[in-house]
Amino acid sequence: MRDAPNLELNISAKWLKLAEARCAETKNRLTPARLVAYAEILNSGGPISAYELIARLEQKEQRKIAPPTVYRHLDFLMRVGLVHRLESTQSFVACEHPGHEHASQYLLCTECGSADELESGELEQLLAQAADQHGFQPDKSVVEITGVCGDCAHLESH
Amino acid sequence: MRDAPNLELNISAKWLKLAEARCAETKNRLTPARLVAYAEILNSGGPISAYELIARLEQKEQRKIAPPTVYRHLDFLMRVGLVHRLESTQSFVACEHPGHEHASQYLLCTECGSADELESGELEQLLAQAADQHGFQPDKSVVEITGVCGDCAHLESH
DNA sequence: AGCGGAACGTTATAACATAGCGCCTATCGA
DNA sequence: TCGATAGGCGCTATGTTATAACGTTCCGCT
Repeated sequence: MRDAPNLELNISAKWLKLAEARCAETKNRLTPARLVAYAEILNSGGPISAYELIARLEQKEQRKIAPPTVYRHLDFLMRVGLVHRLESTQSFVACEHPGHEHASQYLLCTECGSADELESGELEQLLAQAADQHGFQPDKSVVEITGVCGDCAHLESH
Repeated sequence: MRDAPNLELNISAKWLKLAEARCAETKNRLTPARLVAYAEILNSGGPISAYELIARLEQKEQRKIAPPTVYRHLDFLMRVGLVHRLESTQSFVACEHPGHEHASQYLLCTECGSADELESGELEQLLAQAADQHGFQPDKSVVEITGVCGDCAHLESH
């Protein structure tokens, strides 16, 4: 990876430091390709499908990128907790609250496609409790509420 | 649909009556094809992928069935509340508690593939509340906890 | 320098899902 | 009873999402 063009790596210091911290914590290498993928997800400004991400990266880097490459980067970013997968829409979104493990909790608007991340400890606790009551050992929890966000509801009613 | 072979329609009276009731309530027609699909999902004994379902139906009816046909049946069964889609695993499962609208809440075991449906009003309420606090109008909620079920955890520890 | 494991690239293919069209049939009002 | 019509169904084709499998390169370590 003897590339020059980190020139255009458009990522704020805040997220960059967070990414570095998460990778250090989890003993994972933050390679240029992984960082570029993460930056692109951040810059997409919302959920993005794997193939959209491929298209953007190809555009940016002016070369072909095969699906497995990007899926590996996505798997990595999810592993270290920088990205969540939205199961309801088969898409990926940058975690807004990295730095600690937590269930994925989202409000997904069907109108504008926005994904608002919740951070309810109460909800998380209730999930853990429910699992425990059934003798279930939870690994990963997903909460996705699909509907219409406040902004869109407002627009619709003129 | 001038078919004879309802002969082998393997569905218990309980579920059949439920299906009829749900369709009547929602003014939808419970056609033979839809009922056969529902029966097959019930008989599969757990979550089943759309293409597995196609294979089973083809086997059963000894004819080709194209994906759109089965997806339409699945959409119908979800619409009337007899089947849920498991987003985390892209599969479909018969609802264990039909008869009333409710969020889809599941414990998904990665070992045995079982899908245990929860029925927590508390959880449902918390979801509604969270949405409301954000001015969000929920349409459909999904809760999926992935992990290892009690039985499998037991087996693993000998 | 040489080893071993992680990361990466590539080809091919699997798995999941829908668009769009035409036909058939149950249902309902005239 | 007849005709209109809307829903259900089958089919072809294609779009979308994801992974298998293999070889090469990079990097840290001894």
